[in-house]
Amino acid sequence: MAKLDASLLNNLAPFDQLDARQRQEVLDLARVRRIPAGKSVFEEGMEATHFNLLLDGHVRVERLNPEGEKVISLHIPPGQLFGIARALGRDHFPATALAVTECLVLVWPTALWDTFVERYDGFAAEAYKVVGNRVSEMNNRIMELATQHVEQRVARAILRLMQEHGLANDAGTQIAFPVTRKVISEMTGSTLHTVSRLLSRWERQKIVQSQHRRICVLDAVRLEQLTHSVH
Amino acid sequence: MAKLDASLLNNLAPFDQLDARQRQEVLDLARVRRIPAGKSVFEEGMEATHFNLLLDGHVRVERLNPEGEKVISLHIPPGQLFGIARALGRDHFPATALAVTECLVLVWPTALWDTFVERYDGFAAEAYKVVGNRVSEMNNRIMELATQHVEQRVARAILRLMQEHGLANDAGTQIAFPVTRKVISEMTGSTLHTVSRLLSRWERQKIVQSQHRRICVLDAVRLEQLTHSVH
DNA sequence: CGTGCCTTTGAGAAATATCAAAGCCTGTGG
DNA sequence: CCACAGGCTTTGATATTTCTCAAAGGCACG
Repeated sequence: MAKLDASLLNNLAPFDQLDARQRQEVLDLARVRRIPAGKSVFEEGMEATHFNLLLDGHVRVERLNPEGEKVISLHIPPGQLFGIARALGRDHFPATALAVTECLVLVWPTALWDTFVERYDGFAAEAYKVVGNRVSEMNNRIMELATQHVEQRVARAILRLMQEHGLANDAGTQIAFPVTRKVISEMTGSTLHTVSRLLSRWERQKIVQSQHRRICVLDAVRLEQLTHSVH
Repeated sequence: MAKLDASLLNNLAPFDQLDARQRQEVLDLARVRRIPAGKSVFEEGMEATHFNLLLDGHVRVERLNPEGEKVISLHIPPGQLFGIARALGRDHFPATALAVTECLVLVWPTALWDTFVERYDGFAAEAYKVVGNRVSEMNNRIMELATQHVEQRVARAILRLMQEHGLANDAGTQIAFPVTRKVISEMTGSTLHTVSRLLSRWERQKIVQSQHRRICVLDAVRLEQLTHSVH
């Protein structure tokens, strides 16, 4: 395998405070994996032998309930650490990570976690910030599921995808990877039929535009308004 | 204030691996707070100037959504660390902690967090285990809210209260603090009316017994069955 | 011993799922 | 280059769950 170039780690928060030598060190300890779209990076229940950083692509984190229904926890944008079970004192992955587009992932053995925390300034802080953010997102998710209607949850889910994974174009902001009605229903605890009806309505109202797995938000302000309940 | 006795820390996971001298050290740095039932230990949004350990009593963690609806995140049993925003790189509390019975709480300034992590073996591991467990519970919560019906969620909520806060008696297992229909509805994203109807039915079926804020589980096995969807 | 929660229950409304069916893209293999 | 299979989407009709509204009775604490 060709030696990786330290510039790969530029602008990545966990290694922000490292100098070039340290970055090379970190990279020399890493392995790069290319994951084709649709394949998993790791699966729920697997032993967490490695931790990961997403260099490129988009990863979907999902779990199955005992009845086999899928629930999508979150989507990870490029540049983030993920599968860091170790930061939570876990030795098995609590969820499955799926490459939703082709992905490039840096991978280190979990055994190096403590070394990284100790040796590299800012690494631990960034890792716990990621955990903190995820916890906070989960909390919000719980609040939404507990108190809001499907329409509001779907609007919020699409807004989040837009904010985290959006590509601005002339007409609006397009979500960077294919998203089906089914996926949105699994993100919101709903059904693909209800999501389809909502999107059809919003399309008529020129709030979003979508064709075959591509969703583009035309009017984020109105979508944001839809996330608030009217009562 | 009288000097605290080091035996207070016996059998508390975060300080399990400490010797008597270290325990005294830890206690000398602590303050004890007594919180009357119904008062808050800290409030959502407050700066996290301290972290806490619940010596005695039961704490309810809750948030308000923008519409002012309450959502109960979890209940904390005696012996656990809580309000450890620092472990997640947060400097403000993400939720309110309410004493649901009279509570005794050990309190340390957040500034000591790093010292504890560094100096006391097992403290960091225990702290991150607590975080890991909470994250895992939150994940389960999300799955339930997304895929299960109210009946199943309520059954699960009561089972959890029983497991974490139950006092076995001759007839069954009683939840150690008062719980109203409203509280259960706020734990499950439901309404007090629906919860009342469910509990009435279960009372007729001899699965639970309840009178005025006291709930006692008579048949945990049947309650467990109710958490599974029938399809 | 009354006032303020707490609980129960009914009736009707609303949100959302389920069932059903048809049409539509798109990538693939011949 | 075309046709087709398989997944994706739409929409209607109906069923179900759960909430909302309403009212009355009960318990406990001050």
